[in-house]
Amino acid sequence: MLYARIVLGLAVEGPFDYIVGTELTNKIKPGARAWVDFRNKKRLGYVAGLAQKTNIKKLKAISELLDDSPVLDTNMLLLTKRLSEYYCCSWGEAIEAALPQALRKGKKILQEAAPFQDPKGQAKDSAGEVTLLHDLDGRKRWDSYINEIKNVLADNKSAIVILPDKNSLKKALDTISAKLEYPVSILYRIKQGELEEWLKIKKEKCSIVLAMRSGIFAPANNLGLIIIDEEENSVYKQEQSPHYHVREAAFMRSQIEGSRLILGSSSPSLESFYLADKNKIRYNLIPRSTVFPEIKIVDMKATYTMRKRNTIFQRPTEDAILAALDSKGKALVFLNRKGFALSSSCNNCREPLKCPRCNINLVYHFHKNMLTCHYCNFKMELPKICPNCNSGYIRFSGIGTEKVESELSRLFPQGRIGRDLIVATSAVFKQREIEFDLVVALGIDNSLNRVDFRSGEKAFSILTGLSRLTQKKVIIETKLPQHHCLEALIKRDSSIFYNKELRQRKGLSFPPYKHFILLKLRGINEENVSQAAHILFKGLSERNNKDRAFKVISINPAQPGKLRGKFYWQVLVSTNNVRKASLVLKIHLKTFSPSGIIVTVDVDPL
DNA sequence: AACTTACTAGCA
DNA sequence: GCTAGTAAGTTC
Repeated sequence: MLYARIVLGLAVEGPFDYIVGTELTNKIKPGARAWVDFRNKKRLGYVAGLAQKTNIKKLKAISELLDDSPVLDTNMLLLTKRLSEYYCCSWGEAIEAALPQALRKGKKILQEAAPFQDPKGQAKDSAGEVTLLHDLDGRKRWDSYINEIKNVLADNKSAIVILPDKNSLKKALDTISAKLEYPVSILYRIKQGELEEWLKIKKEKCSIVLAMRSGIFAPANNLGLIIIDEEENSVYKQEQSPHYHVREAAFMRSQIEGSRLILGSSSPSLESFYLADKNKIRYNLIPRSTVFPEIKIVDMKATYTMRKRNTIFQRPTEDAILAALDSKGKALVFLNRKGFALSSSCNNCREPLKCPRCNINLVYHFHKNMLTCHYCNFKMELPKICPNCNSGYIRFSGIGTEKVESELSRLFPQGRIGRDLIVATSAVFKQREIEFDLVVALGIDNSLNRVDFRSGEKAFSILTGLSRLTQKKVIIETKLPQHHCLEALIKRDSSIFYNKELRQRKGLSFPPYKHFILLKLRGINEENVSQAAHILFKGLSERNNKDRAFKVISINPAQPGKLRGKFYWQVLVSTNNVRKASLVLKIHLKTFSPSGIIVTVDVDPL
């Protein structure tokens, strides 16, 4: 008698054993889909394995086998299993994250041609090798990508190239089609779950797949290469469960398939830089080929008193814009999006108020008149005078974005705004062919002072991006001129930033030195959610004394605390063994199910 | 997750 | 003794 071990796309572990009817015994294979009766409901299951024995007494038979040829090969089954262990979800949930929507809904595949059968490919020396390609030039990495793809095609192997958004996808398609004379079909998926494309990829012996996040699961055969472009981009983290990061999934897949992995970026994540620094992955630096602009810091601490309180531009900035326009040049005024939380800093010494434990800016809560740390829940009353210099009082900052344009048209009424004088947010990095004579960075302190430990990383990424838009001059207005972001920029050495940032992270036991896992609780009743979070916090702390799988860091109302009628609380833990921590959390959460409360687990939250 | 069963509070 | 509402347990 043959039994199929079936997993389901539900938050239940499984697998569940089903009888394989005699008519199916020769057809059924691991990785195939099947309709099963589960709890008297018809559900789509995935064959995780087959067995001759079972310990289960009351068994049901498989209702219908959907695939003669499995939708998931052995490698994909292994990948989804590992993902479920890392990201604390069921195997079935991980499988559903990896399949196109049509297949998850039970759509049958019409068998046209015989599916491609895996030959035994010989492993290369570079198999499984991971490289961080740090592209200071900003566009040179594409030459390298093309070369790597050519090499892989010469070996009759496939490549997957992951891009962050539709625009980069289209651009990449143009670049690759123009440079590759190989008669190879370039396949890409713009819409997630395009079954046609998916089937085409699965049938080809070798293909180039251009895709967004979910494309990391593309059924490419003989996978020789994975490229993740803009690897630091936060869109690579899935917002819904399972909260996987494409970089992590790519690490797993390249290891399983023995393919090369290239992480390309002009401002790499601290996570990747750390791995390169530790020699865990290779590091390739592409130097800048264009002239590095002059970086001018306008220290608002020094010049502040010279201008009126609400002036947007400092005198030197205004002069520089005027000079650029006078010489028929183009200027860009950059202003990153307004911060969500108000940052507070001293009127005299300009020092922002920070959490003594987390080195993160404190957020001011109006109704309680308290300053709170978003990470450790540290609280303090708003001090009357600044604790740093003991003389100034604390004021809140937040520059009105809409004011900038009106201020510019007041200062420069020659009607050149939108033509020679452009105001932009970080969207400007998408049209990088623009060359400016002057780039002005306003409100970079907002980025620097964001209420999250990655604020420096994001600010540095913005600043290096801006420095690439001109070969002449960048002006940065700041109250924090000695920040390592700016030091690295002035000295034209990004390693200064990375090394100092890493040292800070190490001191605080933050990522990449530790992994964070965020447990989010939500429910209708505020009191119940808060209470449940506290019970979870206590339970995990006690468990932590026993298995030492993780360290319970904090319990906080989430940001925002209320969303679409539901209240949110969160418990943060840290670990250096995610798989172990996830396993312990899975076990703990089974015994923790207060009614009306939904708990979600986010491993490596952003 | 979705559903069944066990148990408890509230009521006549 | 009954039912509504919720907590606990199970799914193959």
